[in-house]
Amino acid sequence: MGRRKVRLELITNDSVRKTTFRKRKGGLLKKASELKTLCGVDTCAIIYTANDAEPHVWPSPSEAHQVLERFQSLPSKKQGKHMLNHQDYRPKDVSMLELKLENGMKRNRDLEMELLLIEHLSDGQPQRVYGRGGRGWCSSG
Amino acid sequence: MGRRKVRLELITNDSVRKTTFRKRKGGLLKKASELKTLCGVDTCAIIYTANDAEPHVWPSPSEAHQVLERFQSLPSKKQGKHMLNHQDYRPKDVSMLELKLENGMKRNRDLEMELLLIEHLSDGQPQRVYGRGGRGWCSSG
DNA sequence: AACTCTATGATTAGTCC
DNA sequence: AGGACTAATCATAGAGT
Repeated sequence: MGRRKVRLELITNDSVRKTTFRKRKGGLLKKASELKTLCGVDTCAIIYTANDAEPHVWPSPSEAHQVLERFQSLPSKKQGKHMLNHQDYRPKDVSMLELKLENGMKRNRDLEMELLLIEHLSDGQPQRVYGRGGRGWCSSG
Repeated sequence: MGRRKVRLELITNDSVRKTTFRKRKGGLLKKASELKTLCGVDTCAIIYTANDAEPHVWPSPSEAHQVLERFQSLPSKKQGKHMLNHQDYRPKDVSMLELKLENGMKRNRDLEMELLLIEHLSDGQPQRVYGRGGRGWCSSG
């Protein structure tokens, strides 16, 4: 997409690969941003890199929080109703893009995420969402 | 980016918005695919839409599984060592892109994901990963 | 609604700093 | 290493089917 046609294969040179990674990471975020604006979907992205101790949170940690808290503020019954009732669907309902990019270290933090992912891939049914042990919302304290 | 310059605002027309969503979703996947290939990061994407009952899993459910199972196959101690030992870092270590796009319904499935997300945003420290109650790897049965 | 086509704006590879 | 620049490739808005 630049001065030369893309060769779709692993970039072996370390610095080049890292530069490409940084550039394209930014491009992906921009695309996500545009999708959010154009299509009216609530979007947040979290990007882990080997370079930074803190994850990059986009658009911002507080905005990401807002997206999440919106779920919390809904009573469970209403949430349950929504997931069964297609009639309730409206174009501007909450949508969410979550982008997680992990490069190298810090993967341990994502193990739980991946555990859940396995379950998503396995059944794909909207069951067992609130069950599975009382983790609760504030178990992190 | 097409025949006319992008107006960065919500597309009010329903069919246009939906078309744009579909097109750009594809674009995002392609970008993710290229990032995977060029930068050697293991990548998977899961996309929920209001149209399809099943999520679109990319590159494929089985490949996504492989990425996840790689974590499972590592002994916990080694995982723990990796997360503390920067010396162990290598460019080709497992990296993962997870892209979740939810449009409209089916959000209940992502509540747990978001629970975790909150914790990620709150502390960002690689602590408490295996603790926090014995959920275990196979609690989904 | 979901394809193709393609003009045109957006992204980015290589380069310089 | 990370920004700025710019040539060149890529993505996609709009139109047509």
